[in-house]
This record gives sequence, C-alpha cells and structure tokens, in this order.
Amino acid sequence: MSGFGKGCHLHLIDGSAFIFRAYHALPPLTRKSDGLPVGAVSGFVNMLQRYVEGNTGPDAATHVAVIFDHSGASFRNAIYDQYKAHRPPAPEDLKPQFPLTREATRAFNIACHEIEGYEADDIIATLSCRAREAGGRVTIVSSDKDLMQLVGDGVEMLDPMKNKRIDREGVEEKFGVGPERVVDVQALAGDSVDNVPGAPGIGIKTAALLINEYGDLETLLDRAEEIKQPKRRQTLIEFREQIEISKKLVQLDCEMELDFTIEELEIRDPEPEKLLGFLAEMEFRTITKRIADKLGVDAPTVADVIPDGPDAAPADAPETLPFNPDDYECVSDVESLKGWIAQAYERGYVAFDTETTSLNEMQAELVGVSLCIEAGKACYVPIGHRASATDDLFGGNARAEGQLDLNEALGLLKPMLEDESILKIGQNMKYDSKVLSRYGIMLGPIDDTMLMSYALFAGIHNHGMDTLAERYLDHTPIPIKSLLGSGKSMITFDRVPVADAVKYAAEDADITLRLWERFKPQLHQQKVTTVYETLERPLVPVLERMEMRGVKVDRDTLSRMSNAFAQKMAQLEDEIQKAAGRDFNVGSPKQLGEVLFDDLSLPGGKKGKNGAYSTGADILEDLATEHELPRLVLDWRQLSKLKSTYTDALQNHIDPETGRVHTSYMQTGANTGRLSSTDPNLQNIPVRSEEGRRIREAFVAEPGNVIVSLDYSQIELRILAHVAGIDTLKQAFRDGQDIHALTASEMFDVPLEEMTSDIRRQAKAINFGVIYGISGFGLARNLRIPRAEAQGFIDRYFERFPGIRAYMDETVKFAKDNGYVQTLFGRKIHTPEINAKGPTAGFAKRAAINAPIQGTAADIIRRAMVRMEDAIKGLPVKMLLQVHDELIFEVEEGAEDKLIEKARAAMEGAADPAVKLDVKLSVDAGVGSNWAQAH
DNA sequence: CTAATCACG
DNA sequence: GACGTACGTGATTAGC
Repeated sequence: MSGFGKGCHLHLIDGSAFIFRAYHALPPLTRKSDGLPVGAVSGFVNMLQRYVEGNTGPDAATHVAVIFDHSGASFRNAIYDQYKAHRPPAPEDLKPQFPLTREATRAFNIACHEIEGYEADDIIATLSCRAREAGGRVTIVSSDKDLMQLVGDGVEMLDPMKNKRIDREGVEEKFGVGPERVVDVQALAGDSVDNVPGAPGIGIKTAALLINEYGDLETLLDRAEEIKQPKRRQTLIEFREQIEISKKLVQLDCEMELDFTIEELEIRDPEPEKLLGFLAEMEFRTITKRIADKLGVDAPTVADVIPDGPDAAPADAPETLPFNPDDYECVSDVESLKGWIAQAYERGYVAFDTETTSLNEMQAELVGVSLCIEAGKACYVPIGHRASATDDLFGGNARAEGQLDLNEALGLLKPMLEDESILKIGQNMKYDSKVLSRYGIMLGPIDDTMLMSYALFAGIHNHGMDTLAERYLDHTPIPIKSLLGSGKSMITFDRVPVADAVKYAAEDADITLRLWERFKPQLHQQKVTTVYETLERPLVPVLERMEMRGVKVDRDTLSRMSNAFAQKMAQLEDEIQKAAGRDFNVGSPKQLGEVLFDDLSLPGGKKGKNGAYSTGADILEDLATEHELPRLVLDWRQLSKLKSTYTDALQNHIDPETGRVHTSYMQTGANTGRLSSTDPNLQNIPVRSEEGRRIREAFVAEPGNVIVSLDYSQIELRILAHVAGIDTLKQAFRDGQDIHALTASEMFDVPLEEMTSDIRRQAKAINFGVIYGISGFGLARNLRIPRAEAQGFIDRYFERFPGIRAYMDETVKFAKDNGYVQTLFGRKIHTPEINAKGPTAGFAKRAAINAPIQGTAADIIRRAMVRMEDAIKGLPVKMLLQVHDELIFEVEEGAEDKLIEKARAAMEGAADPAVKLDVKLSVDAGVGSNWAQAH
C-alpha cells in the first residue's frame, strides 16, 4: 500500500508524555551491569508493547508515529519568555534515558520524530490536519488536554491510561465548549503547569460560560464593556494583551513544515532481532522473554549481547563488505544531491565528513563533503576544488568543472545537517562542526566514532581513523599523503583532482559509518554508554564554543618580553662562553655535556644507550655548587624556553581576524579523561616562576571586561580521601585545614602550631607522590634526600594512613583481574601492560593507581563544563579556557561576583547527583584585568 | 623523525 | 637480587 487517504488510520503517540509518566510511575531502576538508569525506558517499552498488542480491531492503525518534544526552547518562548518557565529541569537520571526511548521506538520499527523549535503537540497538530484533509482517520494517543483542540472530523484522542476514547462530546464535557473553541477557553483560563498566564481569576468554567455567550474570544474581548459582572469586565479589559498572548501560546501550529511525509509512517512489523537485541541490551529480562514468546522466537540472553572483553566480536557483527573505491559516487548535480539527502532522511542517520584547505578550523575553507548511508554506499560532493594543482598563469586558480555551487550545495545540505531527527555520524566532529559554523550551519545532533572509541578503548590504542579502520575493519585507508604529498611541495585539498578526492573522501565517510555500526552496540556491552552520553558527547559543543571564542592576547606585551629575553640571553651567552673557555651552542645538550664533563671534568657521567651526557635541570642544579657555568646555563635555558615557546610562538597564534588566540582541545588526548590543548597549548602557560608568570599578563580581557579564574582546591587529594576512605583526611577537608601541614603533623608528630615550612614541603611532596603511585626512588629524587630516608617516609605514611595502601593494592588487583581501572563516573582506563614483567610493570602499576584519581577529577570538571553554560545563562560571560582543574572566564565588569557565585556552585556541585562525595569540593576564585592577576 | 628538555596540572 | 622508577600532557630544538 502506498499513499494516505480514505480508509487509512493514523495513530500519533505523544512520546514525551509516555516518558514522564513512565519515569514517575516506576522506581528508579538501573541496569544491573553498569548502573545506567533505565526505569523510564522500561516503562516506556512496556507502554509501547501494550499499545502494539492492543492495535487490532476496527480502530487499528495503518500508520503510526511516536512524536517527541524537542529539547530546548520552542517558538513559544519567543512569544512569551516565561512559557513553561516554572518547569523544573529534567531529573539527572532521566536525561540519559531520552535518547534511549528514541532507540526503543526505532527498535519497535515505529517511526519517531521531533523537530527543533516546536513541541510534540505542534507536530501532532500538523499531522492531524493533513491526515484529515486526506480523508483519513486520526487517533492521538495522549491525555494532554492541550491536544483536545484537534478533535473532530475523524480526529479522536485516546487516553492510554484509562483506555478511553475522547471525541467531540468528550471535549465538550471537559471544556464546556467544542474543540474549535478550546483554545479560547484555555487562553482565558490559563495553565499554571505550562505557565500560561490567562486572565487572573477566570477558570475553565467561567471561560466556557463567557465563550458560549459571546461566540468566540475575539468577540468577547471586543465587547468586554458589555459584561455585567464588574470584576470580570475589568479583568478582561485590563488583561486583554495577556489573554491574547495566552491564546498564541495554547494555539497549536497546524501548518508546520515537516521533514517527513505521512506516507512514511506506514505501519511496519517489528524485526525480532533488532527489537530483542535492544531489549536484551537494556537487560530487561522479563519483557525480552515475553516479547520473544509473542514473536515466536527464542529470547536472547544478556550474555548473548554482552561478550567478555572489548575485543570480543559483537553478537551481530556486520559481515565484512569489501571497500570498493569505484563504487563511490561523485555528486555534481542538484537532483543527485537531493537523492542522497532523501536517503539520509529515510534512515534517520548519515555518516558525514568535510574536506577543507587547512587543519586550522578558524581558517579552513570548505572544499567538499562526503556522505555515507550504509556500508559501501557513499558519495562525495565537491564544492570548492580548483582547476589545477598549482596557481599558474593560465587560470589554475579557477574553479574545477563539474561542481555544485557552494551556496547551492550548502543550502540543500543545511536543513538536513541541522535537523534534530537526523543523526550525523562523524570522526572528530568538533572539527567539521567548527568549519560548518563559519558557513552558518549549526551541525547537530552528532555521534562521534572517535569519542566512542575513547570511551571504549582508552589505554589500548589511539583513536585516529587510520588506527580504528585497521583494527576494526581490517582496512588501510588511502593515505592523505598520497593526495597532498608532504613537506614543502604539499598542496591543499582544493587542488586535489576531483576524481581522486571522491575515492579518498567518500571512503572516510564509509569507514566512519562502519565504525559506528560496530561501536554503537559496544557502548552498552562495555557499560560506557553513560560515559559517552554524559562526559563525551555533550562536551563537543562546549569545547567548540570555547575554541571559537578564543582568548585575547596582547601582542605588544609579548613582543616587549621577547626583546627583553633576547637581550638577557645574549648577555648570558657571553658569560657562558667565558666560563666555558670556548664558543659552543648553549642550546645543544650534546655540546654542553662535552663542555661540562670533558672540558671542565665536572662530576657526573654518561647516561642512556646513546652514550650522551645527561644535562637535565636536576643535574645542572646539583652541579651549580661546583661551578658557575651550570647556573648560567639554567638561567639561559629558562629564558630560551620562555621566549621560543611562549613570547615568540604565541604571537604567531594570534588570529588576524579576531585578534585572539584559539587553542584546540583534544578530547581523546589523555587516557585518563583529561583534555589536552594544542596549537597552541594553553594548558602549560608558565606560572611557577616569577619571570614566567608574567607571560600571563598578556592574556587580557576586552575593555570593560575582566578575567575570572576558578580552580578546584586540592581536588585530587580530596578524591583520594574519598575513594580510599581516609577519615582523618576527610575530616581535615571538612574543617578546611591545611592538608599538607596536617599530613606533616601526622607523620612527623609535630603539632600544627610548630610546623615549619620545610617539614610541610616534604609532606606536600609525599602527598603528591601518593597520587602518582609513590616509590622510594622517586620521592628521594624529588626531595633530594637519600633513598632509605625517603622509603622511611613512605613506610611511615602508610603506617599512619593504612587505607591508602589498601586502596592502592585493591586498584592494582582490579587492574590485573580486569585489564582496566575505573573512575567514580564509570570511565574505563585500560591497563594492557599491568601484567607485564620487568620495569614496565612498575610503570603500569603507578599509572593504574593514578588513573582513577586523575580521571575522576577530569570527569568532575567535564561535568561542570557541560552544565556551565546553563548555570551562567543570562550573564555577560564567556567561558574561555580549561586547565585541568581551572576554568577561565571573560566577564563584563560588574558581573564578576554573580559569575563567581553561579560558576562556583556549578563546579562544587559537579559530582552530584551521580556520585555522592564524602568530601566537599572547594573552588577558589580570582579576578583581574589579565590572567596573571586573576590566578 | 627521535630524543632531550622543560612548561603546566 | 637487580631491574630503574614518580602520574598525565605538548612545543621546541638539535642532530641524526
């Protein structure tokens, strides 16, 4: 059957209502294997199943869809900003369940739709009107009274709870007027739940009375003077505008533009494998069994879908389809592009990739995009290729033939790329998203295979496309070098011949889609869905905005410093040459070693396999007592570092367009969950030395703004106190004590009031050492004390805090047993070398001890960042930078106190409600016109 | 392209 | 008993 018309019956299910009802009706169930909250999903599935079972007889549907509210504001908020303003935000344990309910709907093979800027009710209204015009019947499965305005002429409602059909009479019973006047009554009566104001003092009863008397709302308002009751008359006149706004709020939009047709909603039988696979993954044993019985197949057990290790093949491993670059299509006309976009709509998802002229997203120009619908079925859309490999005198800079116009292609792609119901799948989507945003396209929603790999395999391998393709698809992608070359003669992608670009670019999208198919089910199987959904995916847009904002860096300040450093260095170089007795390159460790140990024969030997002398800072520091030269070299090196890495290099990173420095955060750079920062690295701007710290003076606020820095105080030690359960430490943090002094006092039996800075310094080193997986050797070197003495400190520390040793032993044992360790939020860090022999074992052990602590801290600040934009909404603030335990903001002068209050609350409460810490988190704040002052 | 060095949390 | 050791990053430079 195709088409929709007479004899057809469309059922529209209010999905969001289902979710909330399920959530509130059921206890907070969690998935047994990983604690993912699934209560609402389970209730939702039950309701869907009951619906499907009941869908027989004369009222059975021929077409069906589940409609969801889209997250975020609707067009009604533009009309009235207080609309639904009193609604509390969705509970934390419900949020991760929203996407799962969409998945559940698809698992039932039922269409599901939502559209940004609209509420489910509007979509339902539009569909109802269209179905009615086509001569079909409609049943709206919902008990929401707002939908009653749609009833009549073949449209009915079905209250799923009471299993009661509501027709025209039902509506009159409820509102006292017919469906066509329901909005008028609602406009007058208002709605406290949705915060629709209405007319004060008028309820449904009075409203219906008035409407029935005057016919409709407009007439009533026009003739309000005639109303006999003085109070009512005055209210209607006084609140006329508010009533009219209310009507706009309750009036559903019947003429929305939809990105799908009614025909597409035709009912389909569930595919048992898909449905049961989903249910088993959710670990709904009873429902799985019941539905399997109904479908007449064997129920898969949880074990079927959850294999043992990350490398175990998924139960439904896609057959390996070979990669054939000749199958990829080059899209060069509008019809063809429309065809691919239509296919994306049909699927609900599409793998997507962009090709550009630069790795710098702030400057990259779009050259083409590729799409992949299913494994092996991909295309490339060239839009910015040039005619020749070089810019010659014969028009080589001209556009290549056979390409769509950039604006035309983007115009066609934009609605799909921004459509909330179409999932865009990519590898490192932050890059593509940033590039597209400069073309006015706000990409979303997205899935990212790189982030999935990170959630699944951190510690096992890196997460680049080449690694993933080779490891999971047994395929080596076309190297980009083969197209662009390397070194000096490297070309940009716009100069790659289109035919070559098609093979390369479409393959990337193809690989991405295949990786996604493989990784998506594994997230559940490996119990990292929550990590991916709460710590990875939502961070992408946050980082994207921080990167695009950049931070203002004052070139003159840096330039002046560079000059000063250069002068001082030249001076030092002279002194160094004099002290050495000959000319040599101070920057060469090799030459320096020869001068120190051969020419001057200072003590200190060769090291390493290459036979070179070691001339690290610690060695020079020791040598400084013997000779003046090492000290001079140390000073020179400090200046050299500051100049080359900071005052010089940073200037080159100032974007000519924005005058700001735009770093790039890598979400998958550090195994522990930390971010890393590149191009430039803004997470290692000097602070420890006085000279270095002055570089931060160049990081400034715009005129009328200030820089605010908020940093977690001792977050890793607090986490250690929590995970190891050390009461003394917990108490000390509760009392706001100096934690290093307390450690010193405990260890060396020195009362706090007699504490010396030296004893405290040693204790501080021990505290840090503990976090790093302390060893006698390491502590000895750090404190420059004999190894035996350092070992004595450590022994004493463990004696005093036995819980810490127990925690360390348990962590190492867990790693040995499982091959990974975990943060408090469920992030897994794999430790493949933990069972190695030899020195490697020591490394792996210490890394395993450190990872849960460092990783939990990283998770906490990630949570804070994800929530931050909401927490500081309405304030004239920009979040600019993250430095592991610190967030940097630029804020309009005067708003800094409010910002500190809001941001601090978000940071200190970032672990809630997922994890209840025994130790409270504490955040220090600083304000200034530059970063040096704010820190 | 790698090792050494040093900047940060 | 000896291994040789603090945890996690990125940028720059020298020198093959």
